[in-house]
Amino acid sequence: MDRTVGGSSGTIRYVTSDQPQLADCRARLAFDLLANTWNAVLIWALRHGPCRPGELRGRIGGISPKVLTETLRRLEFNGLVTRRAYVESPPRVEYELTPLGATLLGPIDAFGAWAFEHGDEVMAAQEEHEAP
Amino acid sequence: MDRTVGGSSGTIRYVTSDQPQLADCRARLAFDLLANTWNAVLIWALRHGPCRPGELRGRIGGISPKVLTETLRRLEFNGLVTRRAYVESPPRVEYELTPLGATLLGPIDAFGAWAFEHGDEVMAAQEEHEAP
DNA sequence: CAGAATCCTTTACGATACTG
DNA sequence: CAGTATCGTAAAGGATTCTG
Repeated sequence: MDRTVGGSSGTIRYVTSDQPQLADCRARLAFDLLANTWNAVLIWALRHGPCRPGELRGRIGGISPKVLTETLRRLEFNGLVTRRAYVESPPRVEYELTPLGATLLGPIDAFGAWAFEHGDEVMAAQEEHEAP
Repeated sequence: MDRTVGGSSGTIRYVTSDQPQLADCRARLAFDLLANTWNAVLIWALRHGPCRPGELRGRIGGISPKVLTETLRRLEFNGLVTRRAYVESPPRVEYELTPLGATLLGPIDAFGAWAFEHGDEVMAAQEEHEAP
């Protein structure tokens, strides 16, 4: 197997243009971390402490086992999550936010709060553009 | 043309599972808005006021004209940005954050600040996992 | 200059089945 | 139960060219 870990919010690729601007700015790093469907959702789902994959799937809903593993591996790769495997049968695994990962909860919460406050407006705008 | 506006952070699709959890939670709406490479970057790039596409491309760097247009259209569709076209030659167009879009600047700033503070740690983790 | 039209490559994500 | 292996689809994003 190839174990590709690049791509979506795996390795951050800085676009190297001639002029130094937002492209290679630090902010891009954070944006790239969220630039996929599940990264933020999983961090959010782990906010209360260690959690097993099955439990995560139950909490989140709509994520396939494959994508769940991929995403958790990405987060681990970026130092946001740790994986702990207990040698038992049936197997037991727990994922947990690292201290670094936990620091992301603040900004993520900000978005949660934003959605709670402004979600209606976004949906209204969408419907407006669908039925003009 | 088909003018597809669904997909990445266009229309928010709520995963309808049996149990109501994070999947159909409001937070997903905000996460989906950021779940692509350029949405957040563009909002960020528009934070100081109206801006023309060419200027945006210059500020951001590494975005193709096609993707720039697509992304701005998505933001417009979601009510976060307005497009104003002046009837002139050569053509002039300006994009501007809506009041709603501007409310996203707070959360986005939070991520910018986070990146400024913790970006090194992420990059360190990445390198560590690349060269063990 | 804005942006539409094409073409192309990558990959994210899903469904499913299988292994230890 | 955790995770991998496959297969398949959709779409994101890039490069390029063309037009008003």
